[in-house]
Amino acid sequence: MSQFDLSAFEEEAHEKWAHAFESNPSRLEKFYINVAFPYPSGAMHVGHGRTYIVPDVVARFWRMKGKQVLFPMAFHVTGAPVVGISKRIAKKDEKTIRLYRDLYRVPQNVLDEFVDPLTIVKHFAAEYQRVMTACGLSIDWRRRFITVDPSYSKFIEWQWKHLYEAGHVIKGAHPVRYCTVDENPVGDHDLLEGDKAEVIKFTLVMFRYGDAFIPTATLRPETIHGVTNLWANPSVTYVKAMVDGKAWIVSKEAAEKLALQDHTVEIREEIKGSELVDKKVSHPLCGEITILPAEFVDPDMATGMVMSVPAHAPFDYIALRDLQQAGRYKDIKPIPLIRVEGYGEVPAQFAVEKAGIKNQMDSRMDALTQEIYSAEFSKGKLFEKYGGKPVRVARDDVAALMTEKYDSVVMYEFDVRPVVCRCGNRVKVKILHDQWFLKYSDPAWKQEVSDQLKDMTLVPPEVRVEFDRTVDWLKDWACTRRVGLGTKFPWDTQQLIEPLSDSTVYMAYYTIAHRIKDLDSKLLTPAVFDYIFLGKKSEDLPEKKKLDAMREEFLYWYPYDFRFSAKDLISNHLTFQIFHHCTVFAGQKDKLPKGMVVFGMGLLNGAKMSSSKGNVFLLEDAVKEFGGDTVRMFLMGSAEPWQDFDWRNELVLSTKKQIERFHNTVMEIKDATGEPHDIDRWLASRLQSHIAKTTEALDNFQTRQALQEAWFGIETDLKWYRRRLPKDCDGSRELHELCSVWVRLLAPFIPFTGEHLWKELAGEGLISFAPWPKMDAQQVNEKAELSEELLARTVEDVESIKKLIQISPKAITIALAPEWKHEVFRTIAQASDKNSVVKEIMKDEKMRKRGREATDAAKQITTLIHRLPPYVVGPLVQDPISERDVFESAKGFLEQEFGVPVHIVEAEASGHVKALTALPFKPSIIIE
RNA sequence: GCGAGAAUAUCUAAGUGGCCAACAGAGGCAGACUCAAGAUCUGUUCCCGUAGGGGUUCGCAGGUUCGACUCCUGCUUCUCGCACCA
Repeated sequence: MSQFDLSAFEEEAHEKWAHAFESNPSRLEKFYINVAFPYPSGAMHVGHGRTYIVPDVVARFWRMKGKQVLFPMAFHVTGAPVVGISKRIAKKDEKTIRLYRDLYRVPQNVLDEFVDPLTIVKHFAAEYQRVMTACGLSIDWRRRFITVDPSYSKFIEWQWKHLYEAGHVIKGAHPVRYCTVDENPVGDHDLLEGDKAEVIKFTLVMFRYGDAFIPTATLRPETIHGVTNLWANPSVTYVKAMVDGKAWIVSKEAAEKLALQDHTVEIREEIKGSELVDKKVSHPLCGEITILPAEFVDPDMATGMVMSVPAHAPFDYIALRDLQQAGRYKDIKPIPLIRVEGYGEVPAQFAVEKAGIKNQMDSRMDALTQEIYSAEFSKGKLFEKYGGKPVRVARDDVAALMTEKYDSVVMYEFDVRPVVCRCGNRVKVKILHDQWFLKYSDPAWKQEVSDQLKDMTLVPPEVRVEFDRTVDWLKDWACTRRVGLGTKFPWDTQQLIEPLSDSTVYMAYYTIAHRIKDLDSKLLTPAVFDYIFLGKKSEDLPEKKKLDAMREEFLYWYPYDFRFSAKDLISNHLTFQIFHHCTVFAGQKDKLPKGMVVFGMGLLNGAKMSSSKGNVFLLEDAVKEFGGDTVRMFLMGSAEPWQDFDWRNELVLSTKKQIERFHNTVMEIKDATGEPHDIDRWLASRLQSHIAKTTEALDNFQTRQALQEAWFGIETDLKWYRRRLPKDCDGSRELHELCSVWVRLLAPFIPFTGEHLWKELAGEGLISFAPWPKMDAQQVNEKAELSEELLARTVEDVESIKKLIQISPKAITIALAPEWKHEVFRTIAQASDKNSVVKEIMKDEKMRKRGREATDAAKQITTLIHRLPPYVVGPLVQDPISERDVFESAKGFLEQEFGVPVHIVEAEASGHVKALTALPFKPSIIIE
């Protein structure tokens, strides 16, 4: 007999599967699924495992259902992160080296080569493929590619040609977070600090100071009329610099920033902050004012000079108050210019006093500033003499006016500081030129995408709102980069196509990926792809035969049926790909994506998995330690795909025991030779419902639900079945068929064990391609199920009574309800109004004669009907079973169970008081 | 802050108006088998109960209803996304 040895099963299966899942167009109906391909910059952990195992289970399911399934895989290697990694490794960065050497266990000689970024991705791509195979993924590896393959680049160029011609690729300028040391834009993941910081657009209000300007940054240009003074920090070093040919006075830091934002900056001299104090400046809209000293002014915030509006800005109000309390600048009065209900004459003063704030250092100052800012913006109105407009209108008007007439310019700055790059340098805002964008803001393009989304199947359905919102909110996307790996941007070969933008229609490329390897990439002109994917004929196409084969393959597979991905890609990749499909396959509705399945995230021992924090469990280790099937079953069974799941080693271990139990059970019962009993009909009937429910669950991608049915559902039934068998019998020969069905239902989840057991069962070919079990309505036996239900409930009741009374019984009597109670049962069950039905019943002469007994019974039966599930009540009314037959035929079983003689009597004939409580489907039980 | 989702017994988790003291699994406890361990099987796992019953529960506070884990309102807590990047 076969011993349970997962690693032996795995070895067996891998041999058989070597090329089994290479899938070509055939006469069968196709089913094409794909997953967001991985960026292999590190080892796979168990969280990745689920991402690829879910689609594999789905692929295996549909394959058994008789579809021609395509499940390809490739590797996304374009982008900047590995470049950073290789630089850090070259610099011998301890943290990075520890991660790669200790956690990912990269051998030293390989690690040495990681100074070349491509080596990193190639190394891990190979590892991914190895681990994916170890997990039993049924991937067609012939179609594997990486996104820097020359042929793929040609494909991307073709794709972009279409985007460009459709007018979706535009050129512009763009403020980005920028590191002056790395000379690169900085993404969230490259930040040590300030990852929440947003770039905000300030208006610089230009105050005249002698022959120079002092620019102050404000978000509230409309308050210019209320400016009473400027603030300068006496201990800060300012500079006089020629900015675009004019003299400006700003902080040293600001000068550096302005240079990054489209200004020519030449520093002429340094000026101490203290020298500026008490000097006069002027602005046409507020006249001449004085520069006052203030320590709160941050030289790293915008220009390092601040305009003061004490009537509307709490900070300004308090700073001024403090100076005045020290006896200085007594003649300056706040100038209110905005009326906002509930904040008195001078809002800043009102709010500060109401909050009881004593000085500038109070921690509530930021919140208070925000409060006034919002209140005035949403409800405030300028005084009549300043135009009387609502703040939200006036703000833009004044800003425009100042830009036009009074030399105001825009300056970008972060709302939260500091923002620090991983290299340790302060990040600044830089305006990038020659920056290209994908115009996702285009309403017409958005419309196409929304229309397509309406026709797509989204799993789970709740994610639809998120997609809709994303389409709505998407702005132009900067789609070119200066560093990283990738395809050159065709209209500016100094730049690369940004990595999210080069992975949006590659699902189409999979259909031809294995064939295109036969062609020299030099031949791959746009015309070639136009022919393969769009059917556009043109002169002089090379290798026509090969192209025709590719065209045919594309037509067979496309569009894809489902794309799988984790939910964090909704707001970018998953939505982008629809945009791109809509353009590349414009006018070809039948080539647009059909559905998406979105996953939840993975936890490890209750905490988020994170490579950088070391909170990961490598998938390869998991497979080695527990076996591929165990890992698969655990990941599929612990939660539905879209829910978050938690990996815990101790739970995984018990999963392995379950698989072993399953294997052993099948081996034990598969060759049973006994004659079939009544109970076999029950088992067969139950099996049909498990088949139906498992199939339905998998149709809906509910892996957990499917496992519950196919696994525990059948196991529980089998336990009852074996309990019900006569002592000398260990099962009928029909169990062989049950095993065959059972193993096939579980094969998508535990294919290694499945393949092995299939062989043991003498199944034909590979189980991976065996027919999925079909429900056989002929075998559904409602009566048998009902009888067993009655029996099981009665046994349960007997057990619970036995436990309560704690005597050792000498005999058990089961008293069956009389026929008239069955009649009452049927009447009540069918009545629409359960309240008045009792009266109806009592109209009957026979019933009335029974008097109180009948009304009591009617009440009890009403309660009973409420408590019984509909699948019992329904059949009981339509086609009642004979309770006597059920118990008589199970008498042997009952006596065996209870170990005492069992008597079956009619309640009214027994004469026992307790017997009178007998109800339909709930006989009285008398224990003596 | 904005947007989306979630909160059920020791844990995972099913449950969209009466089938609910609440599926299933894991874990715990007890028993059987065994020299023992493991595996397996049986029972038990909110509280009370010597006849199948009763009581109190499904984040918190209210509400709708004959009836709510399920619907509504408010609150609290958690997770995810908020972009120039995989």
